[in-house]
Parts: sequence; C-alpha cells; structure tokens
Amino acid sequence: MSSQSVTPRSVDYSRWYTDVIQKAELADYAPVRGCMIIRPYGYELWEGVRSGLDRRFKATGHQNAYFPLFIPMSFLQKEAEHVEGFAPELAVVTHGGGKELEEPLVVRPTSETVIGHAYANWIQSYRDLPVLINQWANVVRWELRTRLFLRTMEFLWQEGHTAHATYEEAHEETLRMLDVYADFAINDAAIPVIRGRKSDQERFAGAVYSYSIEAMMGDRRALQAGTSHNLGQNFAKAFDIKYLDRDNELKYCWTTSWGLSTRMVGAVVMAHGDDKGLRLPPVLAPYQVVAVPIYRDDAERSAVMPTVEKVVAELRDAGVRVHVDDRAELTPGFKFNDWEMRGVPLRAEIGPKDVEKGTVALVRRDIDDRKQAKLFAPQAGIAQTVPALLGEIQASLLGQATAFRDAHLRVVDTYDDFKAVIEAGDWALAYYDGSAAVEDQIKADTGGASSRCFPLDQEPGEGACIVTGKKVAERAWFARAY
RNA sequence: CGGGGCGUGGCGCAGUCGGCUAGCGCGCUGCGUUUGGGACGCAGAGGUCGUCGGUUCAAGUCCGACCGCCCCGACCA
Repeated sequence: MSSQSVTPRSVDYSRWYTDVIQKAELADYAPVRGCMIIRPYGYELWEGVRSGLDRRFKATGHQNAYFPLFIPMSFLQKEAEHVEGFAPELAVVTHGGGKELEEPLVVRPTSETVIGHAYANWIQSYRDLPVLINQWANVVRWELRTRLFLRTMEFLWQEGHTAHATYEEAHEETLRMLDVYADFAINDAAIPVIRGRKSDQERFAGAVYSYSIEAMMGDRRALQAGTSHNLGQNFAKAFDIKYLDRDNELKYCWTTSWGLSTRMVGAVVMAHGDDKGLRLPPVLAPYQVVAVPIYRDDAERSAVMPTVEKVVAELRDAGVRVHVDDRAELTPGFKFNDWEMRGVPLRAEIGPKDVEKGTVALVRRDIDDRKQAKLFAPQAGIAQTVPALLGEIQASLLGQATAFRDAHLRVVDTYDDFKAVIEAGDWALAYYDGSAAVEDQIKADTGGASSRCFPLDQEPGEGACIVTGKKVAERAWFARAY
C-alpha cells in the first residue's frame, strides 16, 4: 500500500519522480545496480502501452516474431558505425556451461544484426518484400547512469524491423511508424509530441536518418519517447540482404527499424503527474475507475454494497475497467489519497446518502480543486456518464500537457536569445546548420542543452544558423534532455 | 569515470565525548471502538547496527580496507 506524500515537484523534481514511482508501486529497485523490478501496477501500465501500439502495428500490416537474446559478437562488428556506437554499452557473455566460449555472445542491445541475418536467408525475390516484422523483447545496455523507467540497464521495448525494395518505400515506412508513435502518444498517452529528424550526432548508430517523437516533461526537460530509423542499405550490405528484382538484377534491400520502450511509462509519469502523485490518462490506466464504498457499520455496509455492485457491474458491462476498494481496515480518506497517488482517473464514492438519493459521487483526478473535481451523477445512466467523463479526462490531460508545453516553446533568431531561453529552462527553435561543431558549442555554452530534432512541421524558410551565421533551410529544437 | 550523500527491524530516521537492556515515528499482527479527505486505544511481533579487519576492559559510535545504493555531471532509448 502506498502511504503519506511525495516530495513536491518544486522542491526536487527527480526525487518527486522516484517517490511517485515507488509509492504508486510502479517499480522498485533491483538487487543489481541499474535494473528495476516492474511491479504489477507498473506492468499493467506497460501492457496498456503495448496493446495500444500492437493494435496500430497490426493495422499497418506488421506481424510479431521473436529473435534470440544472444547475438554472436561478430555480428555486431559487421556494421562499422553500429559497433562503434554500441561497443561501450555491451554486456558480453564469455562463459557458458562452465567453459569459455569460442566466440563471445552479446546480450542484444538492439536486434538489427540478428534480424538482418535472418532476413538475408528469408529474402530472395522482390515477391518476398516488404518484410514487416515487430518484436516485443527485453534488451540490455550497460548504462553508466540509470533512472527508473527512463534509463535502466535492461528495458522492455518493441523493435520493428522492415525490409523494402526501394528507398522511397523504406522512407515512407520510417515516417509511417513515426506517425504511429505520435498518434499513440497523443491519443493514448495524452502526451503532445514533436515529430522530427535527429541531427547527425543524435542519429542511431548505423542509420541514414533517425526520426523521433520528443515530449516535454513536467520540469520542461525533453524526452525522446520513440524513434524510427531509415537504415538505408547499411545493414542490407553488412548482412547481405539481397533480392532479385523484376528486371532480373540482384539488389540490396532498404531497411528500417523503430522502437519504443518502457521509457514511455516514465514519460506518462512526468508529463501528467502532480504533487499528489500520478495522473493516468484513462486510455492507459490499469483502473479507469476506483469504487470506494462508504459506510459506518455493518447495517450501512449491507445497505451500500448492493448499489456498489450494481453500479460496478453496469460499468464493467460498458467496458470500463473498475476496481472496487473494499478494504475494511482503511478509512475512506486514506483510500482517496492512496488512489490519487496511483493516478486513477475517476473515483466513484458510494455511501448511504447516494443509495438514498440514487446518486454516485464522482471525483476527477485531472482537476486539482476538490470542489470542482466532484460531481453527483445519477445512478441511472451511469454506464453512459462515466465513459463520457473518462473521455473528457483524457482530453483534459492532453489539453493541460499541450498548454504547458506550448507555454515553454520559443522561436529564436539570435544566439543571445537562444542562450537566454535555454537558461530559463525552455525549448528554443532556431536555425541550425546540423553540424556537430555547433551542437558541441551549444552544449558547452548552455550547460548541456542538445538538439532534439528538426521538426517535420515547420514553415519552409531560410535563415542564418544561430552560431555560424551560415544560411540554412531548417530550424531545430534545442532543450535540456533526459 | 569525476563530484556529493548515505548504509541501524519492512520503510523513514535518532543514537552526544566509545559505557550498561539499541531507541523513535510509520507500517505489520491481535482485540475493541471507528469510517463522506490520510482514525484511535490497548496488547504484541520484528535487529548478527553493509562486510572484513584493527584499537580498547568495553565499538552502532574510533581507525583502515572493501562492498553497495542514491543524487549531480560526461555518454546513451
């Protein structure tokens, strides 16, 4: 059971974050540094993420499959940039069955290489294309500094891997899946995101172009919440993924990969949470409604429970996920706080007065003011009232997150303005030549701000790179990031 | 890997200049009273004080080494 309150966000944001995660029982620290135990409530939240994405993957023609955890070390080395990028964070198995292995096995940090190997065998003809596969898996990256959900050494994710006959098709796939992520983030997680292309420095090791969705957290820091990569023919060449085309010519495939991880759970925590704890969007919430029966004695209890059961049954029939908190040893006040900590979107209180008047007291988690958050709904029609209200709460959380984000997005044209905006903690959209040198300088001048992306939705234009003054065609977002 | 902090019942902490039976709050168990915003009383259970070594008549406390965790930076989903 969660208890007492969390460190306020204004006092210490990262302590608030870890407090909320532990008190809401999303996750716990593991015996091994940098690893976490995902508890049932946190795992259900992840399952919500998973089903929202999986549904969309299937709808766009993808199938799930599973590839092995262990990858021969030599596979990683086949793509030069890929090894270089991942070498520092590999976990390597050197012994098995009490003997030293002839070839070390890498615990997958991502699966482009094993999957590329399989695709080389599977693909012979243009008729075999496209291959559209996703896998749900765990991966391991030896991170120096970790944080629950945001960066753990082992994490759960999905990784999509596709192979296509043409560059155009692969490019379309890359952007299609970026849109799938954005659609999921906005409509399911209620997190407004910016879709864009990563700078060369921030690009995935081995990709031609990387795209991401970028979200603003409650402390205004940026979080890369999902990525989609156009891998060009880099992996096709490294793994010999070739097909015989209509014109009887042997050609290399064009591949993509895209991933979204348990980090999304951290994003939901930080995009919506407040000083009372989590605030979960109804689409993802493990429990959309918690019913709290109110009674003073056995007589009242037996008067109240039939109504509770009736209301709950109606809601469940309407497809609402309801949890009944009938713990006898706790007072209602304790339960209210407990479920607010856990972010349940709507609380239904049913007591003697409600039984008498035929009402249910509904309290919204998305509204801070207690009086405004509460309304008395007639029991009749509750199966319509509640889903409608959940829809409103979903929209309201997205609205609040969007308003917050938009209040902290700034367009700048001079380097002085740029530095002032970053210094103030906001995001700056500025003309940028895309070079590593400029990014490094910005990082040094601002105490760590990095380019987030060149947003896809930007007015065509031309301007001077804020650092070099060079004429460039695109602006990029810069911010401090997780 | 650099900087900071911390290891004492499940959790959060106190423990003074080394001293006698290691304490407090929360939580937990039982009983009773409570219950529309974090209830209360009574009675209980629960500890090799992170590990190893040293100093001492005596170590949670002093010294040394090690281990671990958290936070802040560089690197990364």
